[in-house]
Amino acid sequence: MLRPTINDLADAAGVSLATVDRVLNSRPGVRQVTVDKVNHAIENIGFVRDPFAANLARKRDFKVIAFVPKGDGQFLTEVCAAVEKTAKAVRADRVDLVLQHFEGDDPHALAGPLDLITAESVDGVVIMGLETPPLRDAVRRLRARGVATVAIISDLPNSGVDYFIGINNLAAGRTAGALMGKMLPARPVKVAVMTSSLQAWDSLDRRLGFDRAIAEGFPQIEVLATVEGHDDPAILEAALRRVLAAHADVQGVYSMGGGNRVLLGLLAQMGLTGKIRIIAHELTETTRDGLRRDQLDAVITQDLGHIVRSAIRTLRATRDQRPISAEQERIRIEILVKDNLD
Amino acid sequence: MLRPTINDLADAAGVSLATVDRVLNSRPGVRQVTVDKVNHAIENIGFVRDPFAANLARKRDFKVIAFVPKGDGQFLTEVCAAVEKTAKAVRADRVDLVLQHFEGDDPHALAGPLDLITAESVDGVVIMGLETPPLRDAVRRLRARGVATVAIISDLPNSGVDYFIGINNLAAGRTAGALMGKMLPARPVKVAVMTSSLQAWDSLDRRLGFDRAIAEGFPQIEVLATVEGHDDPAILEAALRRVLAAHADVQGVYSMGGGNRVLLGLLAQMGLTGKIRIIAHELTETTRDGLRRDQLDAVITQDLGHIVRSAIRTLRATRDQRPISAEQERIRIEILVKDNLD
DNA sequence: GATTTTTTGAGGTGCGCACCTCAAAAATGA
DNA sequence: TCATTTTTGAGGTGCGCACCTCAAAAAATC
Repeated sequence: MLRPTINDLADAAGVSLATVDRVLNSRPGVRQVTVDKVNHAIENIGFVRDPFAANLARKRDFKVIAFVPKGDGQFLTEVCAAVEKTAKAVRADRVDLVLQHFEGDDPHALAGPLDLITAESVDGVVIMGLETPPLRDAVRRLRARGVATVAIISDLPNSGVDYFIGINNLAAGRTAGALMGKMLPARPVKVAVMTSSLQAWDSLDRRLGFDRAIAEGFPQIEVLATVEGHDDPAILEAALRRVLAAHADVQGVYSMGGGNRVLLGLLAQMGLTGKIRIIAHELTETTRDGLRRDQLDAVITQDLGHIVRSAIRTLRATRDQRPISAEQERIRIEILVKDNLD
Repeated sequence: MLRPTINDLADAAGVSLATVDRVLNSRPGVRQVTVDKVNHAIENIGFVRDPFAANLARKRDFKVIAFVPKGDGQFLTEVCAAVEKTAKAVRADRVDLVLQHFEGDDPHALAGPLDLITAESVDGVVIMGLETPPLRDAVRRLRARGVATVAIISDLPNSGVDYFIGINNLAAGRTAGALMGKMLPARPVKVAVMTSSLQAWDSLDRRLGFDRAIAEGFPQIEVLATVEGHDDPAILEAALRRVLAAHADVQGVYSMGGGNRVLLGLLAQMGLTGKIRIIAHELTETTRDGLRRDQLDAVITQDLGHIVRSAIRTLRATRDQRPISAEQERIRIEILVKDNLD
């Protein structure tokens, strides 16, 4: 018997096929004793249900909604592209993945759509969002209704999501710090740190990790206060100019969030390209170009395609009550330089 | 009609179900005109066959044999572990993956087993091996018999394998070179390069890429001749000692192949740990420990689990005549430092 | 013990497809 | 033209499972 079927399971458990079905699909009206009998038999004969056949018989596509905030940042664009690309690819696997936008600034904007989702119409939800009390409560209600939910990119730790798929941003910051330290000369120099907004996408964690790595491994380096752009290129540029003017020996810049176009433009304008070590986050058009043109030393990134695929696999495994291959679903903190770009 | 089935396809093409089946599974006895009719209908209604249902109906597991050379190197051990781990994981997906060893030194050792493989018994073959004329011919015969074949880790460019799954070692060498250059001070220093054997696993490509990156970006760095260990720890250690003694200003070591344990041991013994930048290849017990203990600055590696899974997906897609998602199957050149290790 | 309620069994259908058989139709050759 | 070969159609079965119905058995209640 190469692979036991539900028939073998019924025999082994000494019950009928109907009862096996009731237990496997947690339908009501089965005594606990019988449930246990079946579960023991599952262990004994090593039964694993064939998810292919199960989904075929269910004759229902696996429906997933991915919520991504609106916005014109390059990173968000990349995320949407990854979702849409994945949506096409997984259609053949009976997965119906749809992308839905929401107003990222409004803490309530996501709660509304989430409350409309029922377990009957949707199998799983993917959320990229920052945790706010309204969102947290909406996610809790969603999960209470039996809809599997995963957070991507940024965790929603108090919302009770089933899983978080993304990188540890503290470790990402540490990684950037370690790289920066190794690339700078072994004498007292300064490093500037910038982001489009400190609230954005775990810049705080990244900063913390960066500082720790520098403090532990490269105490001679002084890390300056974070320059914030508040999503305004002009403000960011002015602030950067101020910092560079105030500190003559800035030898490195750590860009934790957006604003890379502004940064690279400014440095080029000041004739500093190639003279200052730059580490940025996320692979976008700008950072990719920056690496290619040697304007950027390294980019810390995460594989968005992998994240979306992983989210879907995880949701599916959750619904089918199957184990998750932690190995495969681990999102790596990738370091990109010019030469391992593609 | 959410998802056209073969019935819809038969209607659309104006042929019977049996004919659709003949075309889809490329059975003989169908006129070209009819084949075209069906193919056009496939385009028109956007038919995609359900691989789940197909495999269910075939009621045959997808059988794959992975050939990995014998040897006690840590890297080979990691490869085998990845294969075996994946084998367990994909069993639920009706994939029967078996690992088979062969004598890596004997160019004929792999040809024999390969010649025994028929398309009836095996769906796909994964080969990790160095191309030799006997192997090349055996792979060609294998493919002529209709068995899908992919090379992993190291390409078999003249063997006509369906795909190569692994990294570009020239680019990997370049990556190491760029990193090394960025980490070394901007003054004339020397870098030693070592490997267990230059024939092994594309050390030549790595060396070439490393040299180019250094020459292009860091001309002040002198890269010394490759130290070869010939798979003998004693020889390697002696050679390393000689190089370090002959050149006082060696500030970096690039380890392209095995022998990392010897290297790290020697440097520790000479009190050089932390004073010399070290870049090694492949994540093994030794390199992982080396990173953790700050004995190693960076490790260039490839995700072996991803490679094996990718190989299986690729073989499957080949057999089912489905397109391959280049994005997902691309193996990245990963840069690991202490902080993005796990 | 009789009645109600809960639990279990037997059986069937269909998901989308592969694979098989046999007969009918069409194309080909003489 | 007829015989032969090639091509096509009609129909069935089963893969492993979900889901449904109805009746029978067992347990719980009175």
